[in-house]
Amino acid sequence: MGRHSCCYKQKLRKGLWSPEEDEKLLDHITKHGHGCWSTVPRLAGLQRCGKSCRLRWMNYLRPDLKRGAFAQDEEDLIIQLHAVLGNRWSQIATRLPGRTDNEIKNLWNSCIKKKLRQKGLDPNTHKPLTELDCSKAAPTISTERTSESSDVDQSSDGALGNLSHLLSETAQSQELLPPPAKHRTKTPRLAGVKVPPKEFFLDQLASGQESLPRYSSSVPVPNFPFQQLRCYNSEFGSRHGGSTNSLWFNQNESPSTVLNPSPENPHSGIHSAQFYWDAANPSSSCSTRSSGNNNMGFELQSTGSLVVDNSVFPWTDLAHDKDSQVHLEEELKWPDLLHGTFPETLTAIQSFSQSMYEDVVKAESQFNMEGLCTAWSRNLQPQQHLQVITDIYENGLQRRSSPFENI
DNA sequence: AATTAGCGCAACCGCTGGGAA
DNA sequence: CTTCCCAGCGGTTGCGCTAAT
Repeated sequence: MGRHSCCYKQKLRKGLWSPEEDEKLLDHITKHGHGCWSTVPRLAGLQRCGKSCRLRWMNYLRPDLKRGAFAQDEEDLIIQLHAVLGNRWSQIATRLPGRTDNEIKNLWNSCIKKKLRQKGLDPNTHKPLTELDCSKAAPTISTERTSESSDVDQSSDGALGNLSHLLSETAQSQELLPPPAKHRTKTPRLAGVKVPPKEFFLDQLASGQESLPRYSSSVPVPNFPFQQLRCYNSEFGSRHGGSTNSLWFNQNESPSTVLNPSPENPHSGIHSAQFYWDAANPSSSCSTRSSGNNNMGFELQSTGSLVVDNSVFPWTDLAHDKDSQVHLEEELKWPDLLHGTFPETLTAIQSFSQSMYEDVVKAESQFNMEGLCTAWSRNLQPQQHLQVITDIYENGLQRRSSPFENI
């Protein structure tokens, strides 16, 4: 593992790329595509390793890159995404079309960090620096932090690191979650908090949420899985408006299955919400389309969070946390959710959530999201954040319990 | 004018996870 | 199951420019 073998080869150029090298690489990829990167330098006539070629292409030569300075709203978005995703630059970059992870990372380290500090915010936790100091001195919530959940690790998971940890304990106290992994060899990501179960999604759809602020991308976004996620709350009222909010998991498919949202909530106020999923690919993700002044009030993020009711509900990294995985006899997929083939136990719910999560991640490349916004982290203090998340989760549990009462 | 410090950016390095053999 | 190859990610380094001294 580790360093690619080609990097050991001699006579490979390093350092800045010359215009001639750029031209060769651009010409080759334009004509033939990159294919296997390790073969690119040879085929393109470059004395570089494939890794270097890939990096040059991804960060500089790609035609869909947006050059130039970052706009203020881009910076705002980066800050808010960082609060949720932490230092996952590549994931942040997928929400900023035309920007590379490297570019965003550099901007963060060179500029945004400084600005946040000037505003009295800790760039790692997004908390006020003074509050951070106070909380370290006298934490108001008792947490049993494991040795690996250091401040550094928490901060690298963004502001939600602490909250997800706390919520994890809350959920575990309700015996809804498996115990934490005894040993974690990896740097923990958004650990502990489980994906809300299917009813949560259905209820959100059916609950007739008022219009949340939305962002409409005015530019085409090539190869962008999540079309322009924006996180604005009411204080960005100018970005409100628009009447069509939609979730597209597979924008290329015509609706193959239409289901009524949440029979438990016929009064939902949703006028024409529809779920779509690819019947030809039963394990594919669900697609959702809603129209009118409603939206589901949640958004799915590949490995980040679920935004619910103006707050962020962190996904756990279930797929990577093998110690906490719950095995289920049969794999549950979106069709199970949509056809009401519900699991029989809460344990099954967890597994369902896991498979749903995995499906969603797999379908990310087909995911086109528009009109779902968050109001995270602008108005609430950390304690309030925790309360919101806890309330959401508890409400979700209460609501979702009803379909299982008859089991 | 020369030197130094600070900054932004491009590229490199080390590592991980997935998939194929 | 193990090994190897590969793509991709995030942290770090180093270069070049500019402003300050």
